Amino acid sequence: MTDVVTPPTSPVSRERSKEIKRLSVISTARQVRVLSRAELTELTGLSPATLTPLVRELIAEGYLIERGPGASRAGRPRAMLEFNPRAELVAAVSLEPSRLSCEIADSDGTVVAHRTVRLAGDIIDTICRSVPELAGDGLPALRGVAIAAPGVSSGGAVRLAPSVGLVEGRPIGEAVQRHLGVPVVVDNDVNLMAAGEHAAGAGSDVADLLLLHVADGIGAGLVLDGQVRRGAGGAAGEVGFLPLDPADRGHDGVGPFEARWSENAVAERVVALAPGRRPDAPVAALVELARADERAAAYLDEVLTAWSRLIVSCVCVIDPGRVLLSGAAAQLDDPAVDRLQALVAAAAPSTTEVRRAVLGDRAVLHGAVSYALSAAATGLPTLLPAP
Amino acid sequence: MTDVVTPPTSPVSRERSKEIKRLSVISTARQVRVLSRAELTELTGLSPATLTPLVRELIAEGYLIERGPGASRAGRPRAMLEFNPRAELVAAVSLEPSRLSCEIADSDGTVVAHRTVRLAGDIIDTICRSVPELAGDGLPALRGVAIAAPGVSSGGAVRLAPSVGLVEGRPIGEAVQRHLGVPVVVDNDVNLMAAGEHAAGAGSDVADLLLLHVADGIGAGLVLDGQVRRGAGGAAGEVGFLPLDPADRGHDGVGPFEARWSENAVAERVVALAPGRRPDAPVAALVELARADERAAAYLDEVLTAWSRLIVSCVCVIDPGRVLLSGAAAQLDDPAVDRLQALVAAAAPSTTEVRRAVLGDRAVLHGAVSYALSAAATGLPTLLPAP
DNA sequence: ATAGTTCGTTCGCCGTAGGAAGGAAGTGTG
DNA sequence: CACACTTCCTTCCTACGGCGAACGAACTAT
Repeated sequence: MTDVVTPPTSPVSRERSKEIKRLSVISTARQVRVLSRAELTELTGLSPATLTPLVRELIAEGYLIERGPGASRAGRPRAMLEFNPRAELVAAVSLEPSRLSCEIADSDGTVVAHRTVRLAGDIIDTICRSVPELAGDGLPALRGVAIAAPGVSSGGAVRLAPSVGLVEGRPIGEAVQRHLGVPVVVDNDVNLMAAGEHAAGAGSDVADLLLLHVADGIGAGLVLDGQVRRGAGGAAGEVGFLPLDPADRGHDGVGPFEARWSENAVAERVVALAPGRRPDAPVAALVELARADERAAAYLDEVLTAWSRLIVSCVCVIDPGRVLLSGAAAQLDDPAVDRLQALVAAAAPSTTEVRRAVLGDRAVLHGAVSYALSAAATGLPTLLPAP
Repeated sequence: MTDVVTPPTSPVSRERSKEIKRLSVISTARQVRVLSRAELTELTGLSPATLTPLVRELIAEGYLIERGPGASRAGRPRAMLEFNPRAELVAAVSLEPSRLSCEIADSDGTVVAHRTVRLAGDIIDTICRSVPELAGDGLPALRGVAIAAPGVSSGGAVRLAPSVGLVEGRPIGEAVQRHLGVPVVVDNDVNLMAAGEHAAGAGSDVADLLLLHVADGIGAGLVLDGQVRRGAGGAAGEVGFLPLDPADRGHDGVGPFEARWSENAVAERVVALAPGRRPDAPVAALVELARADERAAAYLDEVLTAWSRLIVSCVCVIDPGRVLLSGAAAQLDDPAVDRLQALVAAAAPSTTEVRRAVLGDRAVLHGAVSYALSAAATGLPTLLPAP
């Protein structure tokens, strides 16, 4: 079965159970933000007697801040506790072909510090220097590092290596983890976006979603049962390779589908329809054009139809229930999204909501926060989405 | 997501931690089969002092049987304990349109008793009567019931309702659970097969797999990270609906893909190629024909190509790493499987193994065992797939 | 004021995890 | 054959933590 062949430490040792309690309280407080001890007893199931010393400890460590008394209808008012997001910092590192952007955020996803560095010299060194510098005196509060590597559209972890040097997840992650002493997660940007939208965006109310990211290539990030799923070889979501048309042919690590329906491909057609410079937002431009130009409208419908078939394919396989449009696909206006939704509904075997993602550029950051926090909270009964 | 909004009991209460220890020992013993207390301390991390009374308890309950002393190079020989598979029985109920088959198995998947009943009267009553009768004096050892409902090929849980009466997961599962007092799981047969192959078949060495079941329709069962995934609406694996050819059209709850490439569709063509009675195993018949008949060989290749595009689609979305062929697809001979493997390798973005499933009819049973045992292990009341 | 209500803390019992020591049952060695 | 030596299992003991119960605190309602 699974590889839990050797659990070297007792499942119910003293330290372990203490840690479980701590994490249970912290994660509850993180969700509810401001609450009293009485609410904690309800939410965690721990007895008041157990909570008193634990809360005291957490206050001392800065996780919780004691606020004044709350309102009371009758009886002693509750002494309110506020979760301190600054008690947990997270670093999000984005690798790009020639540079590296690094952000320190608190557990709200609020950016505390950020910096962009040109890549020179060793990536690992650069990361291990930048993160502590940026974190400054907040370094002890650093709970995790998430490293986003590009390349969803270019065929998974394997093929992205050349673009940024050696980025085979494990080495870079392990090296940084050893240096900084906190959990490090390496993943591709689309997976992080999916995690971000799930944690704090258009998917915070569901346990399953698929984020469709259209850019130079087309990739998808998959959240099932509250977790990002990467598949056996980390190539889950490589939907640009879907063989939806026997005539389509991919080339050089570009999938057959994305060769025709990526942002690049659309941009070329848009330039043909409206000669001029390649627009920054080709899909937005196409939507605009389609209002007046009949040929543009027809092509827009082609694009929507193609994308809908892509979405339907994903729905047939994993039934995510909700699909988020990201990247160029998020440039669609409401009528276009509605049209897409209708096309999907007509062909999918189960009801599926199609929406735009809402976090935009901040999705990766929120995903990194979510990764790092859950990496820090290994082994606790994680209560995932907020209501 | 789930309704675990209010964990009413403490995460580390006394009973809970005791239960965790028990389960930890039991599941270790189930895997290793015969071991000593010393091995248990290593594997579970529990101290010898903790284990002594616990093991005594488990022996008294019949979970473990004390065997003679084992070999020893030096020192006191280990007193060997053998896991007793009969201590945990599981009922697997298969619903079919007009009948109901019921099997009692031990945790090895060895069938202890079985029976087939014609469906007359209330399904729930029938189940609640049959299971205890079959279990006999083993009833106290019953740890769970898994109910397999047909209908993967007919569009998920919703559409299978008419064929067997009311089978909307929840009612039937809850009712039986209330009557028998053990966890009950209801799922469709393909998901159970996937779980079975994962637990005891061609997928026991991997954490992710996709089982492709070709029958009247085409459906897939999905195991990701060791768990069967059903998707938000329980429609994951409805791959018969994949829009792989714009020209294909489904009808009446039959997907466009399966309308052309299911066992039925193949059977029709086989009859056309070799007039006569519809063969029991049309794919096997086609493979046989293809050895001599060129048109048959060409058609077989068409079928393999179509199936390979189906598999590639699934691989692009979830990258299972291993694909198991079940039902009619398992009738392929080695060269055909190799051909399929090659077609997949040529188009898939990640390496994928294509194999035949090995459990055949027993897959559902093993899946049921696996479900029921893990339902009992989590201590959760039930994990029901969404209706 | 007084009663009533709700919160938080302290106290103390009890159960249990795990260290330490000791008995049990073998193998090797003089 | 006695004696050390090794390994395994058990028993004893202690310290610690969970949680029930009693208590004090802080406020509202009458």
